[in-house]
Amino acid sequence: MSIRDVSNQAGVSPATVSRVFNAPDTVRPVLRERVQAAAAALGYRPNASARSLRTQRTRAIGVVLPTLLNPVFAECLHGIAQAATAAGYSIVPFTTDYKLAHETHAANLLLARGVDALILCVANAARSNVLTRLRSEKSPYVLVYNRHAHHPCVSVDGRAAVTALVARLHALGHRHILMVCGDLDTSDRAQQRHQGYLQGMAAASLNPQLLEVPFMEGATERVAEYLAARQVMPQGPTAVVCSNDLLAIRCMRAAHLVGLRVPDDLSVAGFDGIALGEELTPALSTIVQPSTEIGRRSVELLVQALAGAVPLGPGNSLTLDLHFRAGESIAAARVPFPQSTHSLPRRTTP
Amino acid sequence: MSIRDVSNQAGVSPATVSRVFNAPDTVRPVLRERVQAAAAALGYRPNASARSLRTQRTRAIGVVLPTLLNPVFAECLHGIAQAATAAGYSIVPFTTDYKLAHETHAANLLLARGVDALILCVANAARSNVLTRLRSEKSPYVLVYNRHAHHPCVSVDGRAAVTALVARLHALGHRHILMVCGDLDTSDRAQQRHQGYLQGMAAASLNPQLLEVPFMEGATERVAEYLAARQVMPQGPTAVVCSNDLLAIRCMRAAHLVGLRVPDDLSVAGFDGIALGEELTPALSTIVQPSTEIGRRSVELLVQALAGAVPLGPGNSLTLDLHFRAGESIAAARVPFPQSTHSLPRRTTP
DNA sequence: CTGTTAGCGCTTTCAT
DNA sequence: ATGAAAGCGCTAACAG
Repeated sequence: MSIRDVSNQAGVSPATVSRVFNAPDTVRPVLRERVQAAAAALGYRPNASARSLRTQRTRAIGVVLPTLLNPVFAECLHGIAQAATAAGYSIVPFTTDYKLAHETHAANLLLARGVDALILCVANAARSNVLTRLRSEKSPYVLVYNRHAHHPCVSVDGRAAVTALVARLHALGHRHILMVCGDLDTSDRAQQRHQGYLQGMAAASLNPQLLEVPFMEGATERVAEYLAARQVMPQGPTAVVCSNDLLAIRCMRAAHLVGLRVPDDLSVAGFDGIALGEELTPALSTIVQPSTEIGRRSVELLVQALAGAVPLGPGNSLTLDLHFRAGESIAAARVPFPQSTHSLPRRTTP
Repeated sequence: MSIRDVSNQAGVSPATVSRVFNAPDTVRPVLRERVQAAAAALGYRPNASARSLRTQRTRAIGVVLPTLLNPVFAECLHGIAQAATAAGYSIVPFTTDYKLAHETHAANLLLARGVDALILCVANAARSNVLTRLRSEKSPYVLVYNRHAHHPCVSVDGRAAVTALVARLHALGHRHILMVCGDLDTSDRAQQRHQGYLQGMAAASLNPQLLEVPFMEGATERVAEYLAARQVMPQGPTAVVCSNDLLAIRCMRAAHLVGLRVPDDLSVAGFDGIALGEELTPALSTIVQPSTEIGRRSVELLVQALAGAVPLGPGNSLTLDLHFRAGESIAAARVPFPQSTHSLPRRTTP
């Protein structure tokens, strides 16, 4: 079932059939309809491989993300898928599980597949050999979430947002603010958020404190231990800033496990704004990044570049807006040494 | 940069280069190494489109799922991605957003792309015209989650599991058990779970009650209204069975909004076993289906069939095991007219 | 506006 | 074990 069969059936040349599919207006209506009828009758569908071989374009975009088990990336992929479909592209996703080796491997497979462009989120944009390879091979690519001056990125200013968050907590009376991060080595985003935290703490003249935990498992236990050990001490944290929402949810769980109420005894803030955060009780207070839009915009950048054949550069980077979602997991700090326990009303940040 | 360049560089014929990549053992070691060196030096990578055109195989699997915003499907896609990568396949996912038209569209695009096989979750396996098309085109495909005698499926027996769940709630003293479902029209799984619920209620001689809500948005408000209206009535539900975990989480939220405590005042059970359920407080009690494995097994089925060129049939369907995860969102029913409010200890089902 | 022709890069008989 | 040659299905000059 090839273009030949259709051209025979319609009594035209293969070229005409091709035109009907690729530039219908260049074909006389009579013939066009004859061809369309023939194609429909035969159930003809152009062969994508042949077309790609000929045109050197696959209309496919490769996607490399750490994992789909974190809703942030699932939401991003959702945006990517939407925009790609709208633009007539399909996507080929690969997942790295935060392993550097997988990053390289995935990119290789994708290039071998001949995708037209790549969207990726790497562990560390500064040290990624994948990116240098892509650049040297002149494959169009754009980073999502990662933020780096030398690469085209669609990202947010997480650093500044966390600094502002710390200020907000400080204003609520918190003096012992802990930061809980996943493995900093595998996420330059977490590093940047941590930088923001440090800056915020410095600005408030507070002592920073970092708890780095295994991100995907064991986090809850680690945090619970930490909190249990410190909850009796005066310098025990009254608030915790998490490098992402999944971690924040685990911190809330950990607090519960050691008998701390959120937000009465401990305020918990997240980062990401995953949809589920709003459904929780208490609803998660978090910095919301527009994951779906990040995905969508990255596709649009690529599609534009592909259309114009203009290579993408760092100059095309986009910084999208972030906002704080109040939720119910943050409250004013209790007075240091309360007369009666649970004296303050539990209320959400205004 | 083609096979020709490599063959020239290595001083052999293109055929030999091809053999080095596809059947290395049929080439004399000396030549093989010469070719490999040349390929490496030139950074040669075989062109997938050309290869596919020639072999009529793309080593790509199309995937059609309702959405990635429900972690169930994200987990499933995770399993699919893993298994596909392991088997040397890439995947091309499309999302339908529970729209029937998108199902057809996605399948069309995928077939046009020339994927070797399809994995899909459709709204209703019984009435899907997509499936009949696939069958008539002899494209290998397998359904995930859907369960139907005429198609190859990787699924679980949700019906039986929900029946058992109702029995469990009944044993805990619950007499007013509500079922909350998303739109039944767009999910034959929800329908089957509802069937299981009806059967369980009948077996316990209880009155079934169904609340069908918009799945993706507004669910919480709908449920809250419902609960608020009935919480004063003696036949108000003391337990609610949800057709999926996302809905269960929203029911917990709704309960909280109308002043009901979970599980003290209201037991809530889910279905799916999304990872996040365990992190909540109270931890979600739910029927766990092995989503990742569902994805993995569906790929394995396909890859096997592709390797042996044996067409897949309904006979290859797999029913995977389900289990109940206790969590903390279910408790024994309070006595109908308690002397003092909150009299029973809040404890989890054993 | 339409047809003829060449060739994208690869695999695979078929000879040798 | 290796090479020569044909062709997968399509598009894009080019000619008419």
